[in-house]
Amino acid sequence: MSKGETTKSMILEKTARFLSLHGYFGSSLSDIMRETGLEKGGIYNHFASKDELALEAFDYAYELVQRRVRLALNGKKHAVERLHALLGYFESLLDDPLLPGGCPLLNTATEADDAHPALRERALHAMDQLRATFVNIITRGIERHEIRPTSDAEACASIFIATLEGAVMLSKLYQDVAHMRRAVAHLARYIETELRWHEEAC
Amino acid sequence: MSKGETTKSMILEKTARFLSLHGYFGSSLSDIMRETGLEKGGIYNHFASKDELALEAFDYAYELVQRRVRLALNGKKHAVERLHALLGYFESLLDDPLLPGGCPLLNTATEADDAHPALRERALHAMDQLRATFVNIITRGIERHEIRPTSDAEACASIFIATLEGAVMLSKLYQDVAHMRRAVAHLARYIETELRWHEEAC
Amino acid sequence: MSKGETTKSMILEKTARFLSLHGYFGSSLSDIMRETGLEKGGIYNHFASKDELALEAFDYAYELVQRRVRLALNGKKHAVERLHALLGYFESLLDDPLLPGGCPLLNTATEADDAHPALRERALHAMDQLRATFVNIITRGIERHEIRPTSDAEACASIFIATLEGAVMLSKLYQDVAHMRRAVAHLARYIETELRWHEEAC
Amino acid sequence: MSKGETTKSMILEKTARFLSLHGYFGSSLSDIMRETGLEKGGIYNHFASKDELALEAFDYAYELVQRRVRLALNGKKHAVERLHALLGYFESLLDDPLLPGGCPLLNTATEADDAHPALRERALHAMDQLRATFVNIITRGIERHEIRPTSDAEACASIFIATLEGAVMLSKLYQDVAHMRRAVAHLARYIETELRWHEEAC
DNA sequence: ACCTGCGGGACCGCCCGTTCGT
DNA sequence: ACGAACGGGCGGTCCCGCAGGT
Repeated sequence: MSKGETTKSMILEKTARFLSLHGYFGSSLSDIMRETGLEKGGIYNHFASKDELALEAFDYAYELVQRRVRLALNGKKHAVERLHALLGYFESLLDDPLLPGGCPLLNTATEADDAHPALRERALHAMDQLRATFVNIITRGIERHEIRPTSDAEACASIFIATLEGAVMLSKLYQDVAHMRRAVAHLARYIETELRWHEEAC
Repeated sequence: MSKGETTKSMILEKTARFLSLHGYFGSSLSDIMRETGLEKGGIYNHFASKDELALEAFDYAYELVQRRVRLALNGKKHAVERLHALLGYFESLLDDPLLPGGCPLLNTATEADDAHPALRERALHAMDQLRATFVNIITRGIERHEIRPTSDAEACASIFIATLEGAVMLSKLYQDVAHMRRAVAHLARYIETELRWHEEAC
Repeated sequence: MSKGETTKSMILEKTARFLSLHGYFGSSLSDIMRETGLEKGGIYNHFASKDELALEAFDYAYELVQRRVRLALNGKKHAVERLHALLGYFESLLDDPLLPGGCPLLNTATEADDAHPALRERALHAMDQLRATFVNIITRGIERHEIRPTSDAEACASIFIATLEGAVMLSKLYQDVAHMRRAVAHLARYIETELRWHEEAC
Repeated sequence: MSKGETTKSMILEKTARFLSLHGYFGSSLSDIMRETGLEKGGIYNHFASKDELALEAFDYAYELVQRRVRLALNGKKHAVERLHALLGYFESLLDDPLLPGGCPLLNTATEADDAHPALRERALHAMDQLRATFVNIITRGIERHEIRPTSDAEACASIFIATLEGAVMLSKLYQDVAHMRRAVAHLARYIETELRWHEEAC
């Protein structure tokens, strides 16, 4: 990796961190300068504008999410197991946060939905992928007789994501992991009682 | 109501509206001037600073929430009925939003948790009251044999709020009410299958 | 005295006090509001503008000076005695200041000479009167054979005022009365050795 | 000298000039922008705040004073000659002012003593050095039998500075150099009659 | 007659995001 | 990668009128 690329990565990492805490409108280039130790010119060498930087920083943050999600799913074959792994991903954020400011999808969606179309677009696309992950697991789980055939994959995805992202918000607001633990426990029970296919039940 | 008070209310209403869309850091005094039609001097007669204005605008917005919640609960006695009424409140936001930017608790909590202590404090306090509403309904429901005695009121409150606020975020992001409808349906089923006390079941 | 006049006097007194400490440009109407306990409208009832207020406040402050000077000179007939009385006036400012910010003539002259023509005019006029006081004492002292006929009244006035006002500045800056005491001692000696007429010396 | 340093010097020079006329509170950044021909951002690159700019501008102005004082003393060995040279410095201000607004020590001391602690500190320090200059000349003059051993160096310094700064004020206020000429003549005579050591007098 | 409080709008000191020459 | 300069926008304060109440 060339020196320029190293610097660019460093900027993105520091910026993603800072943005996760303060949001797009709450972060200034001076903040980024301080965080990165670079002068303005140094930053503008790599990014044409604050917007471009923020967009790429979101991509960077979402990359982190994807990587950890893939890691959590790695090796898990059974749909139920994979759903529990996704719960595990959210629970892991408590002990070992990817970013100090919480989930970049939630933060960006909430801040940008009405105020920053380009950023909203990015958040929407990322959320689509997260939803697709849930939907695919359930759909293929139904095909494989691991998930009850009556399950509504789209609806389940909405419920899972809503509950987990809402729990991220609560746990961050209260600085208390209990809210996330309860959400995870609730969904775990939901998986077992509502989604898991029991052969003998037929 | 004196002229000054009328103006102050108008400022708060317009500001709460605008803040709900753009957030604290995304809103400038110039925006507020444009929205209210007042000059800076006119605004600063009523509020000492942007912070004070934002804080009071949050209180105003939360007042709206409280009023609609109370309206939804009005006349409902049975705990199960009251829980359904709370779901109804969230569902009502879809057709007739209190504020165009969604739930002020979610927005403020997400933006302010790391970046604006005073605002975070307000959001936290409001969330506490919302949680207390759920907790009280369930606790008293248990006492009255309307809710199963094994229910964990605190945990239920977390789950309800997380799911509903998460659904607000999803529905706003996607501009699609389906996510909220699914969350509400899920929780309605949860109420009936997990919380409601069935006499004959004993 | 009517209520309005009482209020106007109170405003002038408080304003003269504050201006002596912070100067014209360093004082705002908000400061005056705080000091007087009145609203803006209340002040503007009596004074058409900040300028008019400041001008009248200077007059008020200069009145205080004049009154104390007259008191110091009161009953003193002999020119030498009167000159010592003027030194006494300046020395008295140390223990019992007319205004907390020092001599209004010095302060106003220094601040306004290039920046505020109307205020400079007032300071100049007041300084003229102070100079005239010195000049008259010496001139009449010469006539009465109390002061040496070779004395240059104008020059002496300049020297006395320069030394004493300079000493006010030093004593205020250092918060140390020694500078004024030295200036007074120096001038007292000057009076005795250079100005007093000794009959036998002829 | 780099471009930035050149600009910074230019800003300081223009600012010191303007401040000498209008004082700290009477000067706005817009004034400085006009004087320097720079935009706000251009000034803010070199100084973090108006305060910092004013402080450095005072230092710049005092530098000018020091330089001319040193020039006046240059080559003069005898204490009496050196004291006359200091009078000459003050007299030179009339024909060839360092700054249009008069003596920065007097101006700053008078404006800042109660209203701007940091600026007062600077003025106090500069005044200390000026006093030290007088005190040292007299003290060493006594050692070298150039000044009468009974002279009080501290007291003389107070008297010289008070008289001269007071004369600066009068000459500025009246736009008339006579006041300064009288003060200088008075002090010149004082030097000869009270301070100079006459060998034969012993 | 006197004072309050509201509102205006220009201006304050400061910081923003951006460009560009080095 | 820096740092000088830009120019406009930031939150906030200024001085000032004027309507309204006592």
